[in-house]
Amino acid sequence: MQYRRGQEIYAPDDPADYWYRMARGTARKCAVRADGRRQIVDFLLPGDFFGLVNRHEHHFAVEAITEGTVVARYPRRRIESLADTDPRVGRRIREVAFESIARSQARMLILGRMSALEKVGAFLIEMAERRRDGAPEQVVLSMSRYDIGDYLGLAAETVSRTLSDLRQGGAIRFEGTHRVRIVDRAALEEETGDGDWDRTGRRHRPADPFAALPARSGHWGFESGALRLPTKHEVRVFRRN
Amino acid sequence: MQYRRGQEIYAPDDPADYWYRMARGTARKCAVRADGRRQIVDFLLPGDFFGLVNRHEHHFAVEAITEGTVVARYPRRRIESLADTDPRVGRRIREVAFESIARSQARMLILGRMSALEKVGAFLIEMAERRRDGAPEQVVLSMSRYDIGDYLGLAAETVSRTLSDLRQGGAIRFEGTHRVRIVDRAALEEETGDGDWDRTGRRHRPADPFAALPARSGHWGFESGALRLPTKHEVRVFRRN
DNA sequence: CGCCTGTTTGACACCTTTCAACCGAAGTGG
DNA sequence: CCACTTCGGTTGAAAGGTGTCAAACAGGCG
Repeated sequence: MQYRRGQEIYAPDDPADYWYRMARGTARKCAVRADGRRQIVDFLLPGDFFGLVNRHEHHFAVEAITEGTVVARYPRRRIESLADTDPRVGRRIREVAFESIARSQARMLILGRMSALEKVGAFLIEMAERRRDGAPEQVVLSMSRYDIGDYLGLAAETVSRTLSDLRQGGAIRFEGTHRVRIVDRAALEEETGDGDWDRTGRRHRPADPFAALPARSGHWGFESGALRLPTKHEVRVFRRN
Repeated sequence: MQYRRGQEIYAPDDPADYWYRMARGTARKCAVRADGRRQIVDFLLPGDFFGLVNRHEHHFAVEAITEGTVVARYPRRRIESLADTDPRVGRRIREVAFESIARSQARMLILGRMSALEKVGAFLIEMAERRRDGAPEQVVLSMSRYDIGDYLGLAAETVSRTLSDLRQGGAIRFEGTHRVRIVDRAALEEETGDGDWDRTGRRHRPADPFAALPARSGHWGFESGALRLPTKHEVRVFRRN
C-alpha cells in the first residue's frame, strides 16, 4: 500500500486485522490528546514492523510522514496460524517483538531522565544508527521539528534551539534544514551518556551525593570530550556570538 | 528463587540464560548512570514476566524491592525449543511480549507529555489496576518515593509534594506512608486524561490553537470533574492551608 | 537511645515552555 | 509574473513548573 504525506495508515480503535512492515518512507506512531498534546511513540523507518498487538484494536495512530510512503500489510490471522506451523516464523516474530521492547525501554531513559541537549543528541545518534544505507554521519530528518519535539517530549522551539546550539558548538553541521552531518560524534555520544547507563541501582542518588559529577572546570564547549551542559548565562553569551 | 530487599535478581550484562516470572513481592527494572541519574523502566508485580530478550545479555538491572520476593526462573533455551514444538507456548510468549510493548508505549505518553500531577495520578491508577487481589481503591506502594520518582521521571521531593497536594485536594487519603486510598477516582482519572489520548495526529498543535482548552473558569480545585493544574500562586496558597 | 533510611516541607535557581515576531519556501489564483 | 496565504523554522523575552539544596521529622533496628 502507498500513502501520501500526512495520510493515516491506521487509526486508533481501527480493527487490528493486519501487521505491517515499512518498505519505503517514514511514518510516525502517535497519540494525541484533546488539548493538543501529542506524543510520538516511534518513528517507523524502512524495515520496521509495526501494528503488532494482541487486542482487536490498535491503540495508536500511524501516519505517513513522507510522500509516497510504502507499507507491506500482512493479514494477522494468517501470520499467526503460519507461526503455529512454522517455528521459524514464530521465532522471527518473537525477535521483532523483543527488539521493539528493547527500543521502547531505551526510549524511557531518554524521555525520563535527559536534558534537552542530551535528548536531541541521542536522537541524532539514533537516526544515524538506524540508517541501513551506510553513511553513518549523514542524518536525514524527514520529520518536522514538531515531530521531533513530540518524539522527545520537548517543544518544537526547544528542538530548534538545541540544534542551533549543537551547530554553534561544532558537534553538527546543517546541510539543509532536514539534513545534518555529525561532525564530532564522540561529543554527541558522550553527551547522551549512551554507554553510561549500566550497573546496579541499589544505591539511590541521595546515598552517593558526590559520585562522578560532570567536570565543571574549563569554560563552556566540547573540548573536554563530553558536552557539558552550559549554565544559563553561558548559553546566553554563547548564542549572541 | 527468593530474594531479600534490595537484592539483585539479574544485572545488566548478565548472560540472558533465563526468563523470569514474578511470583511474590515487587521488583524494579532499572538503569543507572554514572552521575547517579536513574530510570526505572518497570515495576514487576506478581504475575509479570520479565527478562525476555533476544541478545545474550540483559540491558537492565532487576532488583527486589520487598523482602522475600519470589521469582520463577525458566531456562531460555528450553522455553524456546518448547515454543517451537508447541504452538500454544509460542502464542503465549507473543501475547506476553505484545502486552509488554503496549505497556511500554503507554508509559511514553506519561513520561513525555504529562505534568507532575498527572504523572502521579496516572501512577496511582496504574497501581490500583494492576492489583489482582480486588480492592481497587486500595493502593499499596511497596516502593519508596525515590523509586516512584525514578519511574515517573520526577524528583522524589516532587512526588512527595504532589501526593500531599492530591491528599489536600481530597482525591486520595493516606492510610500509612505506603498505603493510599483513592477517594475521588473520577478526579484522578480525568486528571490523567486516560481516555483523552486518541484520534489522529495529523494536525499539529500550532495549527489548531483554540482547540478544546481545559476550562479555566472557576477557582482551583477538583469540583469541575477534572483536576486542573493550579498556577504557581494558587499552589502556594493551597499548601499553606 | 542513637543511628540510618526514607519522607515531608521550604526556598530558590534554572531549564523548558509559552507567547510572539520574523523569515523563507512552496503553493495558489488573479 | 506577482500578491497572497500557509506551513515550518528560527529566535527573543518572559513565565512557570520542576529540580536542587537544605533542614526537620518519623520509623525501624541494633
